[in-house]
Amino acid sequence: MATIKDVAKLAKVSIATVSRVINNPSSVSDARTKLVKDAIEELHYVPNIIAKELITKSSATVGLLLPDITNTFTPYIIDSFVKVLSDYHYNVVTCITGFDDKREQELIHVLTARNVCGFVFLGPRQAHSVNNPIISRLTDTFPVIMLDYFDDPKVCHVMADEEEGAYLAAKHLIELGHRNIAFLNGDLSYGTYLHKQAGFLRAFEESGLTPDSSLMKSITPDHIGGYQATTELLQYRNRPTAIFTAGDQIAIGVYRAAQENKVSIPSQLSVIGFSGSPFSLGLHPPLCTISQFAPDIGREAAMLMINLTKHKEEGVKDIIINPALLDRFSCSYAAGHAV
Amino acid sequence: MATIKDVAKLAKVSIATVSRVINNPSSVSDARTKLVKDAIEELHYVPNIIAKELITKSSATVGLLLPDITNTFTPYIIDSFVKVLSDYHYNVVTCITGFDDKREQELIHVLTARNVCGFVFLGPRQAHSVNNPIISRLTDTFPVIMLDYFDDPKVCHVMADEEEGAYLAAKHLIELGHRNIAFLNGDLSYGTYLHKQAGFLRAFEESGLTPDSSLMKSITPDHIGGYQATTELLQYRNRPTAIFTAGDQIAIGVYRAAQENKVSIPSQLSVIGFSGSPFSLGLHPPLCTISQFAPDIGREAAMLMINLTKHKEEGVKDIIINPALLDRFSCSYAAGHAV
DNA sequence: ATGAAAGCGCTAACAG
DNA sequence: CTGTTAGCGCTTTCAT
Repeated sequence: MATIKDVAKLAKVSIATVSRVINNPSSVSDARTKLVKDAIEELHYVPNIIAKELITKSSATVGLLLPDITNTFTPYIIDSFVKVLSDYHYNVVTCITGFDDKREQELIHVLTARNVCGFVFLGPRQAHSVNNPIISRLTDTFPVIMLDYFDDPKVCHVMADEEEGAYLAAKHLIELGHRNIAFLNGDLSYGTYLHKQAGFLRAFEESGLTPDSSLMKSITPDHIGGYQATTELLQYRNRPTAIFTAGDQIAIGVYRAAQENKVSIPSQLSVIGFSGSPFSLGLHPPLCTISQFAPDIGREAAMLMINLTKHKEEGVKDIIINPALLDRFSCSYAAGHAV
Repeated sequence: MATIKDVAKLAKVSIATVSRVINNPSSVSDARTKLVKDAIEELHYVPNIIAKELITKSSATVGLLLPDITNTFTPYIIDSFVKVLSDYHYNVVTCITGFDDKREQELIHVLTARNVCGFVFLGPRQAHSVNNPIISRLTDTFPVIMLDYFDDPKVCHVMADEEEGAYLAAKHLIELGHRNIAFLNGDLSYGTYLHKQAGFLRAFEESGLTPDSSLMKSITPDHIGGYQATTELLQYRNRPTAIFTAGDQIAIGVYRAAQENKVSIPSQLSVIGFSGSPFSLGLHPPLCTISQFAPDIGREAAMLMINLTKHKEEGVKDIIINPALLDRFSCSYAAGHAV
C-alpha cells in the first residue's frame, strides 16, 4: 500500500502538501494540486484513516453489541443503523455476545482498545447482568446507547415503549371480549419481558379484570417454545381463546400448534405477536402484531450517535418510539361476545 | 483515556518497560512488573490496538460487505462468521450496500482506508457488476473471500454448490412423479440464480424430460414475489403440481397463496425451498428445503480469513459445501404416480 | 533487565 | 503557498 511519503516523492513535493490537497485543497496552488492528484492516481493511494484518527484523536467507528442476530427483528434495526451511519462516514464493528456475559465483557474491552467513538447495545439484557456496572462506567468515556431497558440515567435509550405495546395488545384482546388470554413471555430477569408483563397486567387492571396466572408462561422466546407451550395450553380445561406472544417468532409456533390441533385462527383462537417484522405478514392468516418500528429504532440510534460524537451534543437524550397495533387477520371477537 | 505514557509515569518506569509487560512479560523483573500492573489497574489503562497495528503493520479487522441483511439466511452466516473471528480476536466491520453499486464502491474504498486485513463479500452479486474489476484488483493487496459465485481465479470462494442444490431439488420432485414443476427463481443476471437454473435444467435433462418454460419465472425473491407468482400459477391450465423456490422466503408466499386458494400442501401441491433456514420448520407443514448450511459457510469463511492473514497461507482456496435435501412434509407423490 | 531514541502514517503548528 | 518539525500511542532496535 502506498503511503503519503510515496505520493510526496513521486509528486516532488513535501508530505505536508499532499496532506493539504486532501484535507484543505484551497490552500495549495493549482499546479502542485495537479501534480499530487496525478501521483495519488498513479499509486492508487488511499489515505490511512486510522493514522489520521490517531493524530486528530477522533474516531468514526461505533461498536455494536448484540446477543443474537438470528431473529426476525434485529436485522431490521441493524439495516437502518448501519446504512445511516455509513451515509455519515461512520463504520460499525458488529459483535455478537451469544448471551454470554464473559464474552460481552471481553468484547467491550476490545472495542475500547480499538478506539471506537461510542457503544450501542442491542437486544434483551438482564436487569442484573454482571456487566451492567461496566457499562455504566463506560459512560464516563463514551456515549452509550441502549436499544433496550437499562436502569442508568447516564445511558441513552432508543426503543419502543414496550410496556405500552403489551398494554395495547392485551387491551385489544380484552375489548374483543376475550377473558382467557394466554401470555407467552420470556424470562422475567430481562427488562424487556418484565415490562411487557407490566403492560399486560395494566390492561387487565384498567378493565377491572384479573388475569389467569396459569396462562402466563415464561418460555424460550422462539417458534419451538411457542409450539410447545401452545400444544399444552390447548389441552387446558380453561383453554385460552386468545394468545399474546412477546415476539413474532413465538407466534409461528402458536400457528403450527393450532393447525396441528385443528384449531382455527382467528375463529377459535386469536393471536397477537410482538415486533412487527414483515414476515408476520406472510403467515396465514397475516399476524396481528405490535410494531416496534425496527427501522426507526436503527435510524434514530444512528442519528443520536452522530449528534453525540460529531456535534458533541451534551445531555443524555432518550428517544422513545410509540408502538402501534398492526391489526390484521389473526384476531376476532370472542365466542358469545356481544358485538 | 490513559496512555502508555501515563502508566509509565505512574509506575516510574519507561514506556518501553510498560510495553514489555504487556507484550513480553518474561523480559521484565517481577518487581517492575508489579509496579506496572498496579498502574495499569489504577488508570484503567487499555492499550490502543490501532496504534499498535500502525507500527506493526498488521490488522485484525475484516470488512464484510453485503447487499441485504433482512432475510432469513444472511444472519446465520454472519452469526458464525463474527463469532469465530472474535474467538481469534478479529473484528468485523459490517457494511450494507443495499444492492447499490456506487455505495458498494465507496464502502470498499473506506474499508481500504480503514486498514482492514481482508474482504468478505456475502450475498447475491451480478455477474457483470461494474465493481467486479475493482474487486479483482483488490486481490493484489488483500485476501478476498466470496460467499457467492464470482468469476475470478484470484478470489476465494466459500459457498454451497447451489447448482447441485437446485439439481437435488428438481430431481426429488421428478422422482416423486411430478412433471409440471414450477421454478420461482430470481434475476438471472445474478450468478446464484443462473446456477440454480442450471441445476434445475440438469435434473430434467438427466431424466430425459423437458421443463415447461412457462412455469419458470424470475421474480422478486421474497414472500411477496412468491405470493403473487403462485396466485398466478394456480390459475394456469397447466397448473403445476410442485413448486421449487430459489429461497425459503419465496416459499412463505407460496404457502399463503396455496392456503388462500384452498390448495393443500403437500397433497395438491408439493413445495421445496432453498436455504434451510430454521424458520422453514415453523411453517405448516414444515418446508422441505435445500440446506446450504449457513453456519458452516460463516465458520469456514472465518477460518479461511484467519489462515490467509495470520498464517499467511498462500494459494487461493475454495471451500465448497455440499448442499443437502432436508426432506420434510411439504412434498408428496404426484397424483396418479405409481408408488 | 531497562531506557533512550527512532519511526509507523499522518496532521498541525510554525516559519519562510 | 510551501516545507520543516514535532508528535498522536505504540513497538522495537540499540545501548547500557
